Amino acid sequence: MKIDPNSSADLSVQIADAIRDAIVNGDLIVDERLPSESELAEHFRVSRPTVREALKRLAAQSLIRTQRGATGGAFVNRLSFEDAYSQQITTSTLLLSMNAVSFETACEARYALERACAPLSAQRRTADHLATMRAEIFRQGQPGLTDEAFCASDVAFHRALVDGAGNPVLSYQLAGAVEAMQPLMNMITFTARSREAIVALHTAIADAIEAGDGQAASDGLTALENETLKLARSVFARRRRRK
Amino acid sequence: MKIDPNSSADLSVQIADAIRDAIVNGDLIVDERLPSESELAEHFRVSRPTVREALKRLAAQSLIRTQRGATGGAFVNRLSFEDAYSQQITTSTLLLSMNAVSFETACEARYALERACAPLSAQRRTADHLATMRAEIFRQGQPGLTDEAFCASDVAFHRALVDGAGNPVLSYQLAGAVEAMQPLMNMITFTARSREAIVALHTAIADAIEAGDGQAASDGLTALENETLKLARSVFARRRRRK
DNA sequence: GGTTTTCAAATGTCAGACAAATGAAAAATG
DNA sequence: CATTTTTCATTTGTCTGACATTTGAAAACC
Repeated sequence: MKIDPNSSADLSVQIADAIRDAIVNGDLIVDERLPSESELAEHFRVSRPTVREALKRLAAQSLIRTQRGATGGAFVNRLSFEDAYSQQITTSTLLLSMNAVSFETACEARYALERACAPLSAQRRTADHLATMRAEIFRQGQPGLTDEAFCASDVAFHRALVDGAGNPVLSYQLAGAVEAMQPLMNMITFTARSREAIVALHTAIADAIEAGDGQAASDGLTALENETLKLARSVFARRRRRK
Repeated sequence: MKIDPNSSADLSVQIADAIRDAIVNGDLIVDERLPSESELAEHFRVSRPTVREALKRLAAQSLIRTQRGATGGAFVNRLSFEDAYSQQITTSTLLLSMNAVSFETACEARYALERACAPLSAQRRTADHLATMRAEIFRQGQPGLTDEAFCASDVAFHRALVDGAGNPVLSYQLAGAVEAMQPLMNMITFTARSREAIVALHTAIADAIEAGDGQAASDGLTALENETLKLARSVFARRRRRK
């Protein structure tokens, strides 16, 4: 683990990179304790605050965790799917909100990815996944539900669909795509009529999943994509007219 | 932007969260300059090193960038697809290497996601994407290519396929899935015969994309997935026997 | 033996200082 | 007047040294 004294990059960046490389390359293994801040400072010939800035950078990426006290220190963190989910969601959300990605583009990506899960989910979903989907569909039919709650239930429904595939890597990838869409979806007002249409499509998808028919589930998702797009366009058009 | 003095969480974490929330909620907009470190320290009633640790956390997530000098400071960063790609790749790579995800699981996720892109790519790919795919196929046929170079070319081929869909959100999502697999793929030794089979499948996929036949491209990817799995299993089996 | 106390080690935080970069204003120059 | 050079204030980057807080383990005690 070394740094280049001639580099123009900030020392804390160099140190963070050096430690990150060590972790990625397996020189530092999970749960291994890093040297103390003072020792690292001595090793890299920098001050403790500089080392600390480097460690904070790594902590922000969930690469290490720190513990105070006598036997404390910085430890290589096992990156959990949980941690990865939330990072993925934050990044995706910002990406969508900052880069003026059109609703169409985001929507297309989301449903394309979900269609990838559908056949696997139809094949492998447990009774539990199916029950969640049914429960969310029921909730979506309740009158008096706010638009936000409707959207949240929508996310839960799709999450169950994706998790049904039983592939944690897929679930992780999809978490970002589905959840990041929520702020965009929240901009849509759902009328009673449009909710009815969506609930019907959700039911069709759940039926297909229950029957183990992946193709039908994919088709249902395509229909849902078209319905969502239609809905979004009309909402945006109405909003433009009012301006 | 406030912090809770009663919270037990580290101050630098609280401050980072407060600023992150301000960015996500749009209270701080892209390219806006944050107050100087001294001003932030005064605002939050903490010392400058503590503020700096918070800023480094945000910088690690590409949420801000800093500039030295008279008109310098910390600025809200527009999260580029580029930045998001590399974060996504780092996270995915670590996730796969640290959580003992089976080759099968990772492979399944990757090809499922790619199949989601295939129909779009068949419809929209430019001549440029197609040319890249053909060029990589040619390279893969060259004798004397190292296994690493073969894998790198493989990644480039699939990247072009995905980019052909013309959806940056999809490309971003797939970047992680495809590139994170590379270390796993590098563990495989490609014999002349297996390379030949892969090149043939790549050619079939490129032909399908050129013909605008999304279904054929999907089928080609499925065939490639099976071939990859078969190859991996035989390599792993041979390795086990030798132990 | 079990309980309490003490203690050392580590991270978290603070204060103040200097170095280095950098853009803008001021001064010098043609 | 236009242009170049110099100065300078501002801001981040880094260092030093200190104290606070947490925490597990060893030592002392009953």
